[in-house]
Amino acid sequence: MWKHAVGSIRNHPLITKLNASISLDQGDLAALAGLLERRVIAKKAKDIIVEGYEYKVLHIVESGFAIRYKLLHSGKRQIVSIIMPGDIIGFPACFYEHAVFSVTAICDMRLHHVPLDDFADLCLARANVATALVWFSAREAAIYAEHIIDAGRREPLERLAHFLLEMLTRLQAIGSASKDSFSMPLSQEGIGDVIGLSAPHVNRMLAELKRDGLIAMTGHEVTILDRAALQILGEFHATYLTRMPIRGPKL
Amino acid sequence: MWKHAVGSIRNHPLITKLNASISLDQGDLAALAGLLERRVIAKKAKDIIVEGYEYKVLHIVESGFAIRYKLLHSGKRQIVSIIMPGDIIGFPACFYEHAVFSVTAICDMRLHHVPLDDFADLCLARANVATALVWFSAREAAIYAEHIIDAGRREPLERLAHFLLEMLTRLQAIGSASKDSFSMPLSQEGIGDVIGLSAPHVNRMLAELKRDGLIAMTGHEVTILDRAALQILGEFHATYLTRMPIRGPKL
DNA sequence: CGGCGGCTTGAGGTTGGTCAAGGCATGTGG
DNA sequence: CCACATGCCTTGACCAACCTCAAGCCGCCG
Repeated sequence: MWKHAVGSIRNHPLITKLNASISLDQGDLAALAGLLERRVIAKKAKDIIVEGYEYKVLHIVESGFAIRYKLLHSGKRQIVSIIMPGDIIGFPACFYEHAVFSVTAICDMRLHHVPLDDFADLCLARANVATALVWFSAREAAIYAEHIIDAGRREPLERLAHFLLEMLTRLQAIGSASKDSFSMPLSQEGIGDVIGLSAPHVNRMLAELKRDGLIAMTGHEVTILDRAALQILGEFHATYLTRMPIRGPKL
Repeated sequence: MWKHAVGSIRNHPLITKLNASISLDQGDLAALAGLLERRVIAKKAKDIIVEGYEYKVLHIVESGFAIRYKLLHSGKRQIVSIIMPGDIIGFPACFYEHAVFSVTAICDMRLHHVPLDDFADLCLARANVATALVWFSAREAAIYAEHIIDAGRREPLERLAHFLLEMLTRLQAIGSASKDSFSMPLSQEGIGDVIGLSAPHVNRMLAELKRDGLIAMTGHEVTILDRAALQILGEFHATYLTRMPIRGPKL
């Protein structure tokens, strides 16, 4: 645990995200820097939040990935979102008496430990930040909504196409993917738990995309060979992943 | 279009919701009253938002229901959420250059017309309100996430059980349902588009719940006969629908 | 009274889950 | 440096679930 250089905060993925909606002033940045002082490490496979327990602390992701999921009595698992740098772990889990989802790191992560009360105080003191967070969570909701469509009404092949493009786009946005390829952080079983398919069927669908020349894979490295065709197949529009400014310059 | 009596604002479903997270002060209420001045009507089946168009105005629901959905090229429809009094139409649609979902009224509605810029200004001026909205949207996200689980991993019968309990609970929260029954605002086809089933299969699953004595239906009126059994079947925990205070009283 | 939207039921076919076995790479300990 | 274990990917066979299509029915509203 150590302090940030004050300047370095500007490069933090959370700040980048918030800044895309609204331009934060010096006071906002200073307040955020205060929040981000306590850094902690989470090793791969570490449970950060376990469903049913109470948490009063958020973890803001600086680097690494995690999954937010729920285990059902049947033994099935549904992954609800893939948490990336700049995302807030404990949102919404911490806002309830008992966490409604679990969160597990899927690789080594660097996190910031933020007591919920400090977070609430910051929101109440800094309307700019609170407003940026409203926009931030609207986008979060849009991503969730798109997943409902995936799971509910798209065909397996379409789901997979959509999922791959979403991963590519989100990873590119945080500078973790090249123009047409990225490293898939999930196993095929994990992919199945995101899009609601069995692992063997994920395998079959991946094979089909490869066979048709839409993608290529070597190990966990996914390359999009025919983005246009994938977009049509998965009805993917990057719109819902873009960030909107809260308002134009006031007159 | 006419002005609210200033006192009546306290009973507005949006204010009730926000107040559950944080206690709004006089200034907050006055500012919100300003937002809610322009009232408009939407008739049943009216499209309020059409995917792909640009909107710079929110509609806050005073009464009535609407659905937020997307039409796929295959002709299938996925309903992403059921919008109830106190909800904000255009959230997240308006936050993008082009709306990512459509919204249609499913009964006559009373709405408040709120330009997006006014909404943004209010957030920026009133940290209390902005913070309450952050909590509000966290809950929204949790509802979406629960729908992902429904569509992705629950069995059809379980989905239906979960859906019925969610409707009952949400309707009770706004005073539109009795202890164990409510009026279903959707047709069976509509239910199918929420939980990702075909209309005939919804019918069969409903029949099964009736046959097993878990529910009863007369017309659109649904009565929950065995809540405990339904909760186990659908793994339903009302937690995710409850509202949390932002923080305890500060010392 | 006639039409229409929504509910109900049935038959049949495909999809995708389950189960199971085998292969391959990676890592670990002897 | 090899033997073995482990985790993940791959493939196949089988079967149940759920979708599609279709027809008939009911109740409501014009």
